[in-house]
Amino acid sequence: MVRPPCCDKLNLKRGLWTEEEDAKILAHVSKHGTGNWTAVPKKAGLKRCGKSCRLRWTNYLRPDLKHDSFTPQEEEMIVRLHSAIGSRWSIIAQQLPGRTDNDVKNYWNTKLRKRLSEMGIDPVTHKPFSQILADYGNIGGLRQPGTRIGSLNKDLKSAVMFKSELYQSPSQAFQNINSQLMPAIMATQEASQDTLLNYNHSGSRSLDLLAELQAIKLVTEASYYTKNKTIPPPIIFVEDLLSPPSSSSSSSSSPTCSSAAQEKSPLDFSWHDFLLEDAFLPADPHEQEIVAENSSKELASQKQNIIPQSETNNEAAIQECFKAKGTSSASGISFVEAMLDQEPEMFLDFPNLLEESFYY
DNA sequence: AAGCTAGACAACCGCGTTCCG
DNA sequence: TCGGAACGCGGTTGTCTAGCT
Repeated sequence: MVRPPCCDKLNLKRGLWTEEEDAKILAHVSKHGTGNWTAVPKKAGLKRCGKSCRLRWTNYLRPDLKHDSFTPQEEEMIVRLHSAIGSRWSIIAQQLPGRTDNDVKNYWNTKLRKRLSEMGIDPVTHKPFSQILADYGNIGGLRQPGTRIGSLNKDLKSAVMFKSELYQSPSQAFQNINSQLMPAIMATQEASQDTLLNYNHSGSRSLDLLAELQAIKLVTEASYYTKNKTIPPPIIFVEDLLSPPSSSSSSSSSPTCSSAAQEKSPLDFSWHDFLLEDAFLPADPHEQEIVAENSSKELASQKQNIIPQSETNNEAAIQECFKAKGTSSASGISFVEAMLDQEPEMFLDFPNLLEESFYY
């Protein structure tokens, strides 16, 4: 393995930085700005490689960085984004002002991942462990016929509206990002995960992958705007090729919530609101068989974009739950802790799965 | 008080991508 | 167009510290 030239040089200091070294970096950056990091050590009088200097600046010395602990809102955002796009730490960090990708990554690895595991939720898939084991048992069989395509279209519509709004009023568009973009990302993540097991449904599979790419593009655009305060270069959307969004679409882009979700009080959320839809598979194997037998009929329903009310409520409930986080944080309870409080309910909801699956 | 352990976080490493001559 | 340098990212390792025995 060829190491970077800077690392081959002898007499380069490694390890923790001293206050004196920090001062040299700060003095250099204040005078010359950032950029050309390979020249920084020589100009600043440091025996470090440029890469190390850049890391020290971006992860610690930058004046816009926060050094206090993560807020519940930030926890929520990390969990949501990780659920949607995985370990894309730089993208996640760009949604959290004052946080670096290293901060987010460390916080995830040391706290959030562990807490989710303690809740019985797989931090990788964001599904309950019991459900994952149950899914393994169901591989080869038909799963609950997805109603996600219709849901996906609905959420993608929100995402497209966001995009249309972006080019007309960027500030307003990004103010609405939480309420519009995130549900779309979560829906696409659901779809992409579903794709793994619904591989034979080739038609929906291609749509799922496109949808996921669209979501990632939107996140990237959001990151670009946050960083540069300008509209990113145009991105060609699939929807552009099919039917360009009309100017009137932006006026109807306000988030919509079902009445069921709106009826919830801010703290009245359930731990399973944060699970992916598969958690609502019938626990009874016999019921699953019935569901499988009806799959072809329901697949036909998907083409007509018929969205069951239960799912609509679920999506709205998830949005509402995330809004509720602000209230829970005001009381000093992190949302993870709040969900931990509901652990008994979780065990009550999945008694069979929890008891049986872990004996495999 | 000394040793051990786990948690937190800073820093490094390797690799892919982008930039530039 | 190509190749090397620079940059950025995600995974991993190292170091410090607090708590426990």
